[in-house]
Parts: sequence; C-alpha cells; structure tokens
Amino acid sequence: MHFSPSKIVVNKRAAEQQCLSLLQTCTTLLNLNQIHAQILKLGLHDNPLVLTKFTSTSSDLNAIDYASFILFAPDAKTHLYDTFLYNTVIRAYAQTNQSRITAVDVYKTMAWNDVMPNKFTYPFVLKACAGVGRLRLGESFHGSVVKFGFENDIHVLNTMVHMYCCCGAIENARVVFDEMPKWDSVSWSAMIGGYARIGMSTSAVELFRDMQIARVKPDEITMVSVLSACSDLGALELGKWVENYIEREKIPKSMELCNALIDMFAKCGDVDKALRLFRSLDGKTIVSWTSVIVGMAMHGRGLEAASLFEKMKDDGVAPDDVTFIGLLSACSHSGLVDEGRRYFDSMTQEFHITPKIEHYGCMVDLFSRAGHVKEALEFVKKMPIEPNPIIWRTLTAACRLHGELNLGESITKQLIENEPLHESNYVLLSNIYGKMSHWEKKNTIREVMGEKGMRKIPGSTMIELDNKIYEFVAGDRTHDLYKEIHEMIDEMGRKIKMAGYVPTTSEVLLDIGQEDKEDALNRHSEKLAIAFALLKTPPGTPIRIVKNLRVCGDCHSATKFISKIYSREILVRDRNRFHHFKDGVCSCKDFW
DNA sequence: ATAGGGTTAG
Repeated sequence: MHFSPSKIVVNKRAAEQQCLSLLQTCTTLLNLNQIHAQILKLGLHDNPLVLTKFTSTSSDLNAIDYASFILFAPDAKTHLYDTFLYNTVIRAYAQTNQSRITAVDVYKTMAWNDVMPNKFTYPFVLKACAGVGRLRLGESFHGSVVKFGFENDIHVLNTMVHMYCCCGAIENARVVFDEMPKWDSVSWSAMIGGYARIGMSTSAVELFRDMQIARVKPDEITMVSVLSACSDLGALELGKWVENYIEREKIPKSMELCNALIDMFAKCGDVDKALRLFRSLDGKTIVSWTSVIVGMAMHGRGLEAASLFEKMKDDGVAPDDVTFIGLLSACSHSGLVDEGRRYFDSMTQEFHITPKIEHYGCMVDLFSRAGHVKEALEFVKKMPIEPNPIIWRTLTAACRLHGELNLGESITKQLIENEPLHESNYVLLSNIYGKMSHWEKKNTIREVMGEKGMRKIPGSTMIELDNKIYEFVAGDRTHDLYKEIHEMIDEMGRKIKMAGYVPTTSEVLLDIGQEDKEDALNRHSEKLAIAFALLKTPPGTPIRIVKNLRVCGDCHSATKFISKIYSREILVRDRNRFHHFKDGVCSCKDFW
C-alpha cells in the first residue's frame, strides 16, 4: 500500500482504520517507524485499537516499550484500555529475551487500574516467570489463577506445569500435572520435557510410557524431549526404539527432531549413524552442525570435528558460542593444542564472538590435558574475566596428573576457603595428598568431610540389556548375580594378568595393603558392569556402558586387556567422552 | 488472541 503523509484525514474513525490497515501490511521495522510517525500525527497515540495492533505487529523492544509507556503514562486514558490490550503488551514482553519480567509489571498496572485479567493473561505471565526462573512470583500467579477460577483451563495448567519445571520446582509441577482434569499432548510434553531438562531422564522415559498407556498421541515436540532423555542416559536401544516409533507413528520429522536424533545417536555411541543422518539432512541449521561437531568431539575425532567446522563455514553458516565449545573441546580431547589456540583466537578476530567463561575453561582443559600446566596457569592469569572454581579445579586436576603437587595443593586450599561446602574441592585435595603419600593429611581431609556430612559421589555404571537398564554402583553387593559377577571379575583378573595387565594400585588413594587395593579396584562399577555383560551376552557381542564419572586409569587399562582376551568391542561413555576399546587398544590413544 | 521442543567446558 502506498502511503502519503500529505493526505489529511479528518474523520477519527477513518484515521483509525487507515492506521490499522497500514499496520496490517507492515513488514519491516523501518516501515513500522514511518507508521508510528503517522500515528502520532493523526493524534492516535493512545487509541486502544491502534496501540494493540501496533504492539502485536512488532517484536521490537522499543515498540513494546512505547506501548507500555502510553499505558503507564500519568494521564493515560485508562478507562479505554481493556484486557485485550494489556494481554497483547504482556505477551510481547513475555516473548522477548531481555525484558521478560516487565510482563509482570504490566500485569500489575492492569490490576492497579482495575482491569480484570482473563484466562489468556495467565499463560503469558507464567511464561515470563518460567523464562526468568521466578518461583515465588509463579506461585503467586498460581494463587490468582485459583482465585479467578481458571484452575481447570488446560492451557493455563500446561503453562503452570512448564513454569514450575523451569523454576526448579519439579515436584510442584508434578502435583499440578497429576491433578489436571485432563491431559493433551502439550501437558505430557511439558512434564516430560521438564524431567528431561533437569536430567531426570529415567522419570522422563517412564512418563512417556505412561503417556502411551493414557493413549495420548505424542507429537514431534514430545519426541524431542524423549530423545533428549535417551541421549542423557546413553540408552542406544531405547533411542533406536524411539526412532522406529517415530517412523511407525508417522510423526513429522521437524528439523529439531532430526537434530535430536543426531544428538541421540552421537551420545549413545553410534556416531557414524549420527553423521549419516546429518549428511542426509536438507537444510542444516547451526544446531545440526553443532550437534555433529560435539558428537565428533566426544568420540575423540578432533580432526573430523575441525573439518566439519570448516565445511560449515563454507556452507555459509556462522558458528555461535556453542559451536566453539564443541570445537574447542574436540581439540582438547584429541590433544590438538595448536589448532585449539588458533580457533580460540579466530573466535574474536574472525567471528567477533566474545569468549565466555566456558571457552576459557576449554582452553585451560586443552593446555592441562596436554601437560602444559605452566601455560595453563599463565592463561588463567591473563584471563580478562574472573576465573571460576571450575577452571581452578581443572587446573589442579592437571597439577596432580603432571606432578605439580605443591601448586595443586595451594590452589585447592584456596578453593576450599572460597567454597567450603563444595565436596569436589576436598576430593581434589585428598587425591593430591594421596599422590604425595601424605596419608595423615589425607585422613584429616576425610574427617573434615565426614564432619560436614559430605562424601564422594559414588561411581556408577549403566548398561542396557534386553530393553532393561541396569545400574551398578561401586562396591554394590545387593545385585542378584552378585556371586557370579564377582567370580567373573576374578576370572577376568586372572586372564588379563597373564596377558600382562598390572593393577594400577597407585590409583587407589587409600593407605591400605596391596591386596586390598586390588580388591578396591575390582569393586569399581565399570568392572561390575563389564563382568555382568560378559555373563549375560553371547560371545562377540559388543558391550556398551555409560559411567557417571570419568573412567579411572586402572579400569581403562583393564578394559583394554578385556577387549583383547574376550574378543569384545567395548564402548565406554564416561562423563566427558567415549572410549572405543578393541583388540587391546582404546580410541582415545590413552589421552583423556 | 491462548500452551509445549534441541546444541554447552570440568
């Protein structure tokens, strides 16, 4: 529509119509600014219809701020403004990243002006609370929802579940969910997604099964959350089942769903399948590229990650900060120190991305792992942002590994002073004393930990067999097959010792005798799970296990021998990465 | 006019 500023509109209603139809065709911000000028010229700045349309047309924060400025003005014609207008402004704020919480201010102004909220108001304000994690505020809206009688509205309740999930109150979310009068696929997705986001992946999968029992058909969004739970668990069989389910139920494969599949296959150990899926994608988004780069990083295929990164640039896709975390961690896992340094520099110079603390963390990790402890320390000293405890912990772990024990001790002591309730600081110091053979000091640490009621996170290993997930915890004696498993561990020990395995008893940081140390090593959950798999699966079947911590040196060495003696491929996912054991060697080339 | 999803260092 052509717009002529010289045209004089005398009739107010006609002017209003003109503005509305102009806004209807508005496509660009520039266009919007011109229309805004015209709105002012026609004296329609506080016209409710125009204001509503103006707000809903633009996602620009300035435009929204302008609308709320009019609403908040001391001489505002409050009697003209209805719930619809307020809802529009609240929604606009709730959708922005920067000013989400302002939605709540608009809500308050609305209450102040005695404009009644309706059932559409609450999803917006609850979403704003979810976005900024404000539980108390969310709870007060929960109260208002009940007060105004919207507690049976499925849309309001779905957002309420989402809000509680996002505010760290998963139990409250579950109570609201359980008490809903009925559930649609959105309700289930909100709850399943809530579990998946905070890592309660088993609950997410269980709830998905309940959803099937309830015969609610999941959509592609539900499936993204379920796949995310599979990724977290490392449950390949389950993930494959989900993939089949998607095909069978003809659930539309959105880009996000394809990305979730890629992520699942990479994190469940079949990175080549992830790569094939990735290649078959028509439009690849930044997330597709990042997922496959992170996948390569986890499998120690640093050079392939780097070449994917180059291909991504050639494709004209600009990397973001997450891509760089994947790329830098790929360099770190593969010992590509020079490449990592170069990519880190290119971040600012070529792509104008300001490195965050995570990127500095990757670099410290890169230098530390490669044994460049001094360079790591220099790097930390020169960081433009305050190093966080994670960075210091990375550094001290490297100190222990590369014999810089005094440096490690002093940093860790500082850490304990700063974060006296963080158990991993004590574990680090205790490990350093163990390596120094300062048993008395080490015992003191353990006593202090005991007094404060802290203890080491127990190691656990998960294995999927016949559609069931088994979890082994270090030293667990309660398993049904306890006796058989330990006989198997003894047998494994005898066989691999004959092949040259020497127990790495120096890894055991306890002041006990040699035999007890070997015994302690044999109770590691990883060995329990491998013994269980050898007992329960036919010869030659590959073994896949998932650990909650990083693989220890002794288990790593033992698993190499086991893969050779028992002719099994063993795929171990630890906290950071994958280890592919085959014929006595590991894909990480003993660098992890 | 209303609700729900993915990628992140140690």
